[in-house]
Amino acid sequence: MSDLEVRQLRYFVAVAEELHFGRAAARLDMAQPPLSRAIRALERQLDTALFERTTRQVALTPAGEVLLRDARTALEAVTAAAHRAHQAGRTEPRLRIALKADLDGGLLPRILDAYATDPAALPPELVLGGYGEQPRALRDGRADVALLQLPCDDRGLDSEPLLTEPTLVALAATDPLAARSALHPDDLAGRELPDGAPADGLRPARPGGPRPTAARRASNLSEILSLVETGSIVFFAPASLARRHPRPGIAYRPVRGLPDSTLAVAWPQDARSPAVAAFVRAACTTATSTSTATSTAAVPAHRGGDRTGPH
Amino acid sequence: MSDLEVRQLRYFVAVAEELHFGRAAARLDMAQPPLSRAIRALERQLDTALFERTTRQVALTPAGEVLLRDARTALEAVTAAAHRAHQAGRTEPRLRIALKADLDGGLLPRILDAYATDPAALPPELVLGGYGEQPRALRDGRADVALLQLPCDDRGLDSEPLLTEPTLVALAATDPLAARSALHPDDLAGRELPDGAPADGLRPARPGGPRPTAARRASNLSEILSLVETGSIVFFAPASLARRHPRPGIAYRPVRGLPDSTLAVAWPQDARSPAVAAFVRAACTTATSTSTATSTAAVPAHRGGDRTGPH
DNA sequence: GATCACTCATACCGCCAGGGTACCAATGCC
DNA sequence: GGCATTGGTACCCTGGCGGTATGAGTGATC
Repeated sequence: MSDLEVRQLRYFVAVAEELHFGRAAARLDMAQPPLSRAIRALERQLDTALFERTTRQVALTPAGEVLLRDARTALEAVTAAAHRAHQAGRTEPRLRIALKADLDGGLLPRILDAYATDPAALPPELVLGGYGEQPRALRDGRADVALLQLPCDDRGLDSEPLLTEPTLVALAATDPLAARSALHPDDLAGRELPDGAPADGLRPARPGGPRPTAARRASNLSEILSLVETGSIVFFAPASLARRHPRPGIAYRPVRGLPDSTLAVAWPQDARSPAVAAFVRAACTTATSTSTATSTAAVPAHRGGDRTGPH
Repeated sequence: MSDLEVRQLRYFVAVAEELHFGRAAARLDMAQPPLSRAIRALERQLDTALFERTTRQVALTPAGEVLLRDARTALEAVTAAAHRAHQAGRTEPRLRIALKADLDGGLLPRILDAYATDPAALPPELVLGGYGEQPRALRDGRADVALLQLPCDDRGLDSEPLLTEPTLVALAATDPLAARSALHPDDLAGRELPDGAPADGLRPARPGGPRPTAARRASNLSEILSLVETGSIVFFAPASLARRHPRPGIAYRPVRGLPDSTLAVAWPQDARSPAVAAFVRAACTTATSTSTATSTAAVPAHRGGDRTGPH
């Protein structure tokens, strides 16, 4: 069983995600027959069936499920090696900070100020990304450190919580529910959410199958808030965001029973850069010394809590 | 910057480890010129110098150091994908347990007994390996779970300590030091250790440069103990091993100031198999319910301590 | 300081891995 | 039962990659 090649993993992941050789081939920008051959060769090489296929249906075998998971992480590791090496070769090194715009709890400026005073600090560079992209950015080497919401897929990451605050829901001020002072998740059943993917398990089940409302496509916060204002969608947001983006047409209401939203600083477990350590220190001290940090101490460290930071 | 290929990473790691294109090529079983070309192409692709080379000297650049580390983990991730998929495709699945023979603290039989009673248990299969090979076996998918000594390179792993006991040194009974009831690490300065690599930072400095004594090659415990008996080497071992392998010609003595030896059960952070969880449970309950577990409670959990086991 | 040994780089060649095209076969739908 | 869909097979051909031969720079030796 000789070594796998990245190409084989990419091919496999494409087919496993599409469950359709033709579409996967299109996505890979190649013809279907060589893709089929490559997958067959992979199966022979691993001595394992990865797909159950008829001419009408493609499905993953259990071994295929395992490989899909591991292939994804392996591909992330490979691209991480490339990104980090490329980054390390730059003439003026930077600290790349991944975050989702407007979800930094308003802490970022103060964190950056504190960070800048550290002798180990490198000039910061922001890497903006959508919902849940921050962990991936850390894993595949596009970023060195991140501000993100817990919980998240933290395989390979260490994190330190900074700030816990209640989760509010943003409603149109005209919404009947806005008259109430607090809501229950069930009240929101069937409402549309922004397209990004706040796909927390908590998302109210959408009744009657997928019913995609038009024009949910909203990439940035002001677009989302505009859609909220019109009543097209509702939107879950931590309290700090509500505080920083008040709008007359929007009512923010607490939702009883929804878990609090926790902002954390996260970094690759094997990070060694002193700049990352400096940023983590700055983030932690900023968070604890800030008056808005209402209940940080109550939150248990989310792995890596027994460490002081990256080495 | 298109995707890297596994072949490129293997080539790079070989050169980075050998720091010599000719030897690296030999190790890769190929000629030197294509290797040089491949490295140059890699540097162009990453737009980064990876080596400083003259015709007489090859050295890693800082970017090269970064890539070496990340390339190793990426290669481990790729082979892990292959191993785990292959394993998942076997007709009779197994739980592969990595350990170093004789370093299980005598717990293994009882752990296996407890494990066997779990409904989620799969038939166990032992994966024996040398010093420090267990973490790698977990990372590259050769094993599902391991018994190993802490601390170790635990990137990507979770672990739970089982048993902490003092570290003893094994001496020839005729050794002058054997007359003393306790030793200090400095007393052992200059002594040879078994070849494997108990390369803890604690290793007494070998004075006067490398002075390899003949016949230190010893792969298993009885060979090592024989060498100890003759006075050729000394050997650090946890107390349980001493208890289980008494020999007239060997004296075990405590070493003041040497950190205790901790046995732990470890598993890949992203392990999901219920069999792994069952084994971890079995190991933990066996360790705490055992009379030889003198001071387990005193040891803080070594990451993952805030979890009950793999998902 | 000229020679030599060593080692990395360049030039050129040849093979085959892997992708493309054409076609076949099986399956489900009308 | 024909047709559309989709995966598999056969065959060709290109380009990436490895091999051999050779060049060029550098440090050591006498």
